[in-house]
Amino acid sequence: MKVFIVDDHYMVVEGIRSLLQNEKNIEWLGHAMNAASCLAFLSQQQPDIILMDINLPDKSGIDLCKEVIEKYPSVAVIGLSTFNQQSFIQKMIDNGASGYVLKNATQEELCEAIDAVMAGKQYLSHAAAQMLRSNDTGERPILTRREIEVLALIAEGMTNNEIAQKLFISSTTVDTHRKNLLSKFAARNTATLIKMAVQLQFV
Amino acid sequence: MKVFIVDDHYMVVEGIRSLLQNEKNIEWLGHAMNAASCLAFLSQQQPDIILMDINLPDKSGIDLCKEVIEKYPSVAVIGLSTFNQQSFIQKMIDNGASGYVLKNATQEELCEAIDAVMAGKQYLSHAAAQMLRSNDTGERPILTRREIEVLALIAEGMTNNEIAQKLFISSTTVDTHRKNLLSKFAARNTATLIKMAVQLQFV
DNA sequence: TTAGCAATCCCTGGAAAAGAGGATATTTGG
DNA sequence: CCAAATATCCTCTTTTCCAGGGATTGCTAA
Repeated sequence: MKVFIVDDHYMVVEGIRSLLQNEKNIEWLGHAMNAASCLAFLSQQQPDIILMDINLPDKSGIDLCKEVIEKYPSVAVIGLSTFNQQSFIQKMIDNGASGYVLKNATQEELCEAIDAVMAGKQYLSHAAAQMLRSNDTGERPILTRREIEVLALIAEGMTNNEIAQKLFISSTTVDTHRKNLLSKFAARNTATLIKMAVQLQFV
Repeated sequence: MKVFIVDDHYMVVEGIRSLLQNEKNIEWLGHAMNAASCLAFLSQQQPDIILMDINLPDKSGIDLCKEVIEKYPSVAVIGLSTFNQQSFIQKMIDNGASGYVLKNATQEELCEAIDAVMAGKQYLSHAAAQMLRSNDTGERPILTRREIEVLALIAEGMTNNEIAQKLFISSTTVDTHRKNLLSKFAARNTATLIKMAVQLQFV
């Protein structure tokens, strides 16, 4: 089985390499530190499995996953991430990933995941699976591009009018985005909105 | 040099072990997955250097760092994290850490950090150092007890009137505290205030 | 002991945001 | 293609916030 990894954290790459190097039936094809070089690699050769971090410098792993699977349907993607944030896991699976492993997985878990995926099954880390079952909180609301933009400017301390000028839209539009943000975050006002946004790393 | 690592991500532990195993003058003492087992280990033997993640399941690495250095002053701590959030880095350094390395550091960087720290110097990852320099206003304003109380309630989304009722003070007093907070944080409005408060871990 | 700060209280007026409606293009996905 | 999502724009009322002031008490550190 040819395995390739996309992660911008050198230590994680080394960690996985070290975990997999003893496995006889696994061939290590190398790694990429970002989405661009991953795609460049894939145009040359295709692994059986890509272990893919969700956070990449140039593109989210969620988007990259989709792109890769569209172009190379024979490649299976296993999502990798530090946190088990339910919305990410769900989006990754929605975009065609065959599995999801948290970075605190053990060697056994990782090998199990690879075996399962190669056998055509779907694999979810124990914690990840639990997350998906308990559809409870911890969810990041799904924001549109514009909303993220507006949110960032609100956090910068700009008023609706200032944001409107900056984005070349009407201040009432900004206000609408603001209301939608409040509603998506279930926040009463700007204070809670920004608190949650920072905590969920939108800002 | 005896090196120990505290990180709940197996892959990171393996990665660092793999990066350091070729270094002749480094003795690998093992690892802990949480703060509790780290402290248990330290009661038995003390490494020269602890590589410590800032996100641990039972306690933040920032707090653990402080505790470890108080109890075992001979031990040097190097902070480890995925993101370069200046507030975390600053807190880690404030709590006595000798260095800070991002998880996308190369083998060279890591060894450089260990060498520097053993030589009694402070080491900051390039990106981390840049963060601290750029954000020279990274200092936490000094708040009074009451201000911290009010700040927390503002972050909860409460209005001046609600806070006044909760704290049994007049709403105009709350407003004064609020104004002092804005001034201490040099924030234009609630949005920036709360953003900074969360980033600087007041909330 | 005196200066400084924390915490409390008070006022006014204007700016901004929240809340509640509704409306219309333009993408985008199935 | 059509429905849904997204982005845009509008009015009106109420509430909250922001920016100026000024003032009293009590504690503490120089």
